[in-house]
Amino acid sequence: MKNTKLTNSILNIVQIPIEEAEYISNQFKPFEVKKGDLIIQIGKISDDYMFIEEGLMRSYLLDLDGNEVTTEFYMEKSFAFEVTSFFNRTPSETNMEAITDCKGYKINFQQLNQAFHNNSSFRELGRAILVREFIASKKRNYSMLNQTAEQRYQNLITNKPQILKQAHLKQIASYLGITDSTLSRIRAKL
Amino acid sequence: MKNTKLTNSILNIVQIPIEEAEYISNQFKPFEVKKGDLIIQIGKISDDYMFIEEGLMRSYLLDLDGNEVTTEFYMEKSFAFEVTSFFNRTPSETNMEAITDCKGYKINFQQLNQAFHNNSSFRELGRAILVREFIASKKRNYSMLNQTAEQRYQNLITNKPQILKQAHLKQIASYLGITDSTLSRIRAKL
DNA sequence: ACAATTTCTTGCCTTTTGTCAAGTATGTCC
DNA sequence: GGACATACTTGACAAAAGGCAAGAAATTGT
Repeated sequence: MKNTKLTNSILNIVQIPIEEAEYISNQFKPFEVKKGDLIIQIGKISDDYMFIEEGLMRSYLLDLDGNEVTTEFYMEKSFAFEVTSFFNRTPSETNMEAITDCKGYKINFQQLNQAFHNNSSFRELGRAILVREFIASKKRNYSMLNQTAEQRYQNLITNKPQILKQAHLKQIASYLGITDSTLSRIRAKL
Repeated sequence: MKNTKLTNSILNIVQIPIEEAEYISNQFKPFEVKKGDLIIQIGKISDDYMFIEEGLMRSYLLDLDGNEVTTEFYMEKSFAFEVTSFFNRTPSETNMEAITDCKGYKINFQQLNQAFHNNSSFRELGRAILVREFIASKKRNYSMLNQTAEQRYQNLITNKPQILKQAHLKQIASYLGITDSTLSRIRAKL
């Protein structure tokens, strides 16, 4: 059987027959990237809707001083795409890079739309993923409003321990909205 | 002609024939709420997908100390819904209240799904709105990471001046992630 | 129009976070 | 293994934001 992990992840998101999930996952094509590869580049239109089977990625942008600011981490067994660029066909405002070697499956915009058109389960999945990512983004907003940097860090290491091992301190610090010095002091305290 | 402002807003979001936009907007039913009304309540499942024709709303949650934290403002001529509760049929984690008297149009979950099923333009609109709100949420995340409270405040008054006139200082401050004292001092400086 | 309530501002002091720089640790390449 | 680069930690000081409380201003109800 092909793309088994993708099929399982799909079945975790929407309640559809196994055959439908297998059909959907077979629309995706395998891909591999190496640690450090830029998968999405600022200024280019991204045409990748990815499922990460193994590995870790992050999105980041550059602030006015040229510092990298991590906007998102993408974990194993999750979907990764630059929503603005992919769905609106506009140049990306962020880079996406592989923090580790990664492999997974992907589909492009034209194929995705075709599949949405032909298959209502696929549409349902597409909406569920959008809703899920949207909710995650809102949760992140709340955490910036009513939690301290230390609480956000503790949540991160509890929920996504892989990040701690594989991402650099500076990448994590900018994701938490603090400097690397401050994060280093938080660590020392714990 | 009915629901004209809604029809125009739809045409601003997706490129579809006018008749399609009119058909869609006629699926919505008018509603009115008074200043201070709670439209969505914590713990209840929300069944409202709203278009605000006139007025201002906000969502807020309560932090561990019982303080209200504004998570979102919903402006005139925009769509308002609690994505988690509405699409996943789970209890809302936030309240939504009318800051001013509001009127607009709304549709419930069952009707929306029926309409999505029957009409591909409606589906396209639904996705475009989700994508748009998701992007807005991500932008808000970035602003918390790479802007100072003062810059965020200046953006807010530039982009959404109505909020300044109609929302309380404390509601705005918690939305910006600062205390009301700090916001008052930022104001004094400008 | 007046009193009562709520909202907003401001001063004083504390806490948190940032900046810069020096030093330590870790990783990489020949 | 040694030299180099990169990543991380830590100290001293500066800047930003918070907590609390008193008073001013605005809003509301009668």
